[in-house]
Amino acid sequence: MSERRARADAEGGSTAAPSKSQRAYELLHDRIVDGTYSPGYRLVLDAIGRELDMSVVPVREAIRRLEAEGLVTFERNIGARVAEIDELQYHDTMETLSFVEGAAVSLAAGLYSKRDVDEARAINERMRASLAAFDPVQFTSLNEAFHRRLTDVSPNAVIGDVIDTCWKRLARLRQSTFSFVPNRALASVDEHEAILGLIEDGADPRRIELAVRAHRLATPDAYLQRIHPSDH
Amino acid sequence: MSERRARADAEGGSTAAPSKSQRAYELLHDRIVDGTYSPGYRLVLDAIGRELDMSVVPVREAIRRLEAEGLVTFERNIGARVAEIDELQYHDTMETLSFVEGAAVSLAAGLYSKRDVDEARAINERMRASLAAFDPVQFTSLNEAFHRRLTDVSPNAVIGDVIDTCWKRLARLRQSTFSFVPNRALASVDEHEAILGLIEDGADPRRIELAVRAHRLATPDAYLQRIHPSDH
DNA sequence: CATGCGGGCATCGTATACGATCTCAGATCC
DNA sequence: GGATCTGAGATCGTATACGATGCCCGCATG
Repeated sequence: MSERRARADAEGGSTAAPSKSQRAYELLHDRIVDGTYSPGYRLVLDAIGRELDMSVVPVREAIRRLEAEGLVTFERNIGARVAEIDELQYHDTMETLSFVEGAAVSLAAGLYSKRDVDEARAINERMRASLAAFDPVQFTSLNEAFHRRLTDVSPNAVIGDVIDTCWKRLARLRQSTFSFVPNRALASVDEHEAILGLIEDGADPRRIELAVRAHRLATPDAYLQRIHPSDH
Repeated sequence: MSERRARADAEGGSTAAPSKSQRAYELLHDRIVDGTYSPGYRLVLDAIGRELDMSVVPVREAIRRLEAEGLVTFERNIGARVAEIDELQYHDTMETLSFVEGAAVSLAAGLYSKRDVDEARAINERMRASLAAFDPVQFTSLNEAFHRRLTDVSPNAVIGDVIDTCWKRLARLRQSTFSFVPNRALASVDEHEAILGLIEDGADPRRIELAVRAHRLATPDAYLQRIHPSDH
């Protein structure tokens, strides 16, 4: 839990030097999430320790933490590698996200300020633009920003952590998903707008929840087409 | 993630000796969950290492893992203690559980066998009995068993992990919650039966989801009365 | 040529050691 | 008397060292 908090602490301490294991964690985390290390990549303790100019002990801790988050797999006497994400895991994660995002947004339903909605809408318009410019990378990144903008308003920190975890796992995969389905992307933008409309109208939270959930569930196809290019 | 799997692996390896860090993890985990170590308890690395006849290194790893699960808080240069659980965290966890249990059961809706329902019902009847015998400890334990029996049928492993995590956090608290509200407990048993009825009737998954969610959300009061005995 | 068997090498798992940091009690100063 | 300083003890953080384990490759054998 508390990834956001943990990182905030580490940086918030300003003057206090972050521990080495924290540095190792952040480096590895970022490289996994941004795709520098792809799924299956072998994480050798010694090598990482040498690169970061530290011994294996803090590196091990960092890797154990990443393991707990599901970003790496670790086998006794064998070693660690970046976790693979198969179709089933991908699907389960997406499905989970559909439920918990729906939950978060429905909990936040009465709490959105005009500013929240305006900012989300601005992001969505930038998505539309990046779609027109056929910039899938930016589109994908804005998409996450849009969703986070909505779910971050939820006051439930535990749900927030679950959402974080899901995004992290998907990020690794999204990395290799530059090609996407324009039609679906366009539909996403419209669905986003519809969701914002529901929020502005003060619609029933449950209805908003279902809209968010349905939107999320409609998305996987775009990715799965990429994962199994032969299947179309 | 994959707590259940991790533990299963460790034990499934039968002949292979589990690593020391694994042993440390299991011991600490169990003691935290079963309440031997209550919230706030200070976990001193050296002491634990001596008790388990190992050095601090594997103990540190175990504690970091527990930290990632939210069972332990860890401050640099200060040390680790069993995580406190305040009213807000408790509420957020309960609320999250209400959503994800609803999700799991609705996903499992079409998959329950007669045996699944029968076993769940048997557990529920034992709950009724333990209520009559005024045995809150057993009641609480059966309650978790009942809920798990329903959610375990869900095919989504990610949601399963989220549910696991929630239960673990609540377990620490439940420990100190021997007194409960009999009326609410009785209502729980009836709600359980109603949920089983919906499942048997092949009701709309969404309706089942809402029933599960509402049932879960009704429960906190019983605990909160205990946490703030002065508030009634 | 296929297959089974060492043996060396890479890597992991953990113990030990020691400097760094925090806590807390007691002394000192206003 | 209360506040601040200081030093000792406790505990943490990490480096280093070394035994344990698994993997891979070459060699012998059928």
